[in-house]
Amino acid sequence: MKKIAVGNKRLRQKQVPPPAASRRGQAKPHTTLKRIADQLDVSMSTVSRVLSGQARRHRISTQTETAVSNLARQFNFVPNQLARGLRLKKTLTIGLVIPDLSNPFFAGIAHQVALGARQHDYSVLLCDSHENIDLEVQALGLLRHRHVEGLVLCPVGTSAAHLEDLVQAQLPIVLVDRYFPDLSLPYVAADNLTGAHEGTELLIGNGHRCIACLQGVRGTSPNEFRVRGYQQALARHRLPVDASLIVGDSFGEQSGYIETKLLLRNRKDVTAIFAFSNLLALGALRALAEEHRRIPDDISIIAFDDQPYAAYLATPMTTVAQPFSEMGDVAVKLLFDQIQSPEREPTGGILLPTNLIIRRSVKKITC
Amino acid sequence: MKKIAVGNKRLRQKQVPPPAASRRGQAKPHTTLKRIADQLDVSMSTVSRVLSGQARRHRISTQTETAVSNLARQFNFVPNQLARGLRLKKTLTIGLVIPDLSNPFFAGIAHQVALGARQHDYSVLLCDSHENIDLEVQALGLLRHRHVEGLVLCPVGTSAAHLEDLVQAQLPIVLVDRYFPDLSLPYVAADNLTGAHEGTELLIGNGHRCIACLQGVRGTSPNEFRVRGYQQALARHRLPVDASLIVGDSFGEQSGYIETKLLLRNRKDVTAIFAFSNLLALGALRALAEEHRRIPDDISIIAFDDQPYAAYLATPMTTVAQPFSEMGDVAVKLLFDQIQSPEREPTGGILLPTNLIIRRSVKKITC
DNA sequence: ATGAAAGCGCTAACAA
DNA sequence: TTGTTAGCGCTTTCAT
Repeated sequence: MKKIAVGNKRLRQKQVPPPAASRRGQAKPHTTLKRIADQLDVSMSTVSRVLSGQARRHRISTQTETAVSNLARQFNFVPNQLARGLRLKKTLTIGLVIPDLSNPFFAGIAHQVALGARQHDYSVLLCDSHENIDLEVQALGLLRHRHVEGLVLCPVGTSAAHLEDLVQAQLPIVLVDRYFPDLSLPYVAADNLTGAHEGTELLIGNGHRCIACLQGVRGTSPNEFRVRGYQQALARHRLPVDASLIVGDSFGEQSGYIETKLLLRNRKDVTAIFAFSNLLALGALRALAEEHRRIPDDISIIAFDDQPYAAYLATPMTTVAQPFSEMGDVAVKLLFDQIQSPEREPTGGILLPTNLIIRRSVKKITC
Repeated sequence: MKKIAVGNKRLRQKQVPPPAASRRGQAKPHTTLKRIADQLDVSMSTVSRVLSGQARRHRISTQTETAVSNLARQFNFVPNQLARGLRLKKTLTIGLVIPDLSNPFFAGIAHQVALGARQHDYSVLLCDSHENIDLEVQALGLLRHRHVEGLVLCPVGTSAAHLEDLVQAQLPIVLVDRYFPDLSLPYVAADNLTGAHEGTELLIGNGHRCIACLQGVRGTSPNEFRVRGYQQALARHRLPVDASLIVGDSFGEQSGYIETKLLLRNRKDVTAIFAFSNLLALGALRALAEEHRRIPDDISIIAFDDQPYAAYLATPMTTVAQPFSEMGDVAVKLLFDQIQSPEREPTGGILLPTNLIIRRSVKKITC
């Protein structure tokens, strides 16, 4: 086959002393462009060009090219993304801020976002705000420092004041699950209004007239829309809306437990409970079990968030499923739309339909 | 109060033209050290020193100091961590590689790692390997490029070959859940051997003699130790070990479903099932429901991983709980031990005890 | 008490 | 076909 001149002096490797600091305990320094360049006696530009696939465009000789890429492989060379990012002003990184990764709903979203980002060759900086606004603010600052190119955020607060800066800086943002209806920030969320409406109607259709709500964090958009959907359904059927039937202020299990206990004691007329999260439902289950109430004979229950176990509970639970995977997917899409065409006005917001899954936790009763 | 001379010419702000590129659609460029320095007519060094809290040490005048920090605040200055990282060779970032964030067990670990890292003022680069070795390898490469200072990893493969490079490069690593017993890589995992042993003994103590195992991915350490624990318990009671009773090759729900279906058809003598993950158990539940087998009357079941819902299942499930929060905590600790004192030999590995939670899915039978 | 300058590793004009 | 150079934003000697 074609023989390649090998005697070329310029490509014979020079003896370059290895970097000194290789004593025990010292981290081995990364190979750099320069080291490769020196060893091969070519310029850094050449190496850079070859290694970033621009050999063709710059008509670099095959000889040089192979020599460079061989040595790079041999050295196990990895370009320093910090230097690269600094120079190019691109970090290929997005930030993901989640209130509680141990909540399967958010974990599902995070899972999808991580996968999507990867497909765009982006990395994900993860921050768990622990449902705490201060930690969220801190996380946002941190992500700015690190020059993320975009942000997927499930905000914990009821105000968007702390997002001002980021918007001003024109950082692409997508809100997930929770959003601010009066702001023009792009978001993706479940259609909580309709979901809650349908759930409530199911209850009403089964003869329930006195329905309690285990609500989540007040002021957050999912909660407010769910409350509204519930109220609208009642109103539509000319049923009275009793504000004292809407209880709680957290999406957590504890809240579900306590509020249910209280309800059981104070409102003997309640025939059904609508739990606004899977954790809330679990808490209700605990309280119900303690008080020896059977589902659905003594009391009916329906919950937001479908989870794999819902079908196998003592009483398979009727749920309003949220498409969390799709929410993650859409979030990624909306974000990269912005990143890739910053000049275009970002989409307003997207609402995904919920899905009412009927199981056996709702009983038909006669008024 | 104390009046501060304000007429000092040097600190009167100069009129510096704002950076040009502020047209619509252009990302506003970040404020830099230099901009602040120019405006105040001081040197970058001074600004740098003030902003990194070294004003005292360099005896910078209070006047300059306040002027600088005021302007910095006013400009909403954030130091560029890329530049900083490049200069200091510190990224303050760790990598987290998880096989499947939508699995609550891993999500719990991730949650804890994120929190722990934050406490050390480190950020977390998240990669979801999707239980896929190629994606894991890719993730590892990516994290190296980005110069993470450490790695928390739940490896998906059965070999550690792809970790060689990282170890060689002296990158601090901690393995979680899955590890390689014959390698000296630090790890934290549940004591799967004992956990499985105890679970099996419970079954045996209740008179079960023909116990099937729904196992996870073969070759992974959790699975192998669980199998071994199961076998040891049988042996200890002089019960025969029937290899055909150990079925499956994935920790997922599907596998639990299919293998249980098969078991039900082919091994009528099975009186108990030991599921090696919560997902596997869910799959088994589905199969059992389809085949109209009641738990524990027709068949007993016990599962690895305790989850909040376990107590509220149709039959509250007896489980071997893994301390996933602690696993995350310990992982963080082991990692930062290494990061902070690279010269010290890293700890070998840490096994955390499991916890047998007895509910009602195991029935006492008479042999 | 403050500044000048070098340099971290990389890329991209501009030269040749 | 390849090299020279400037510079991304920051920190840190070494001067003064």
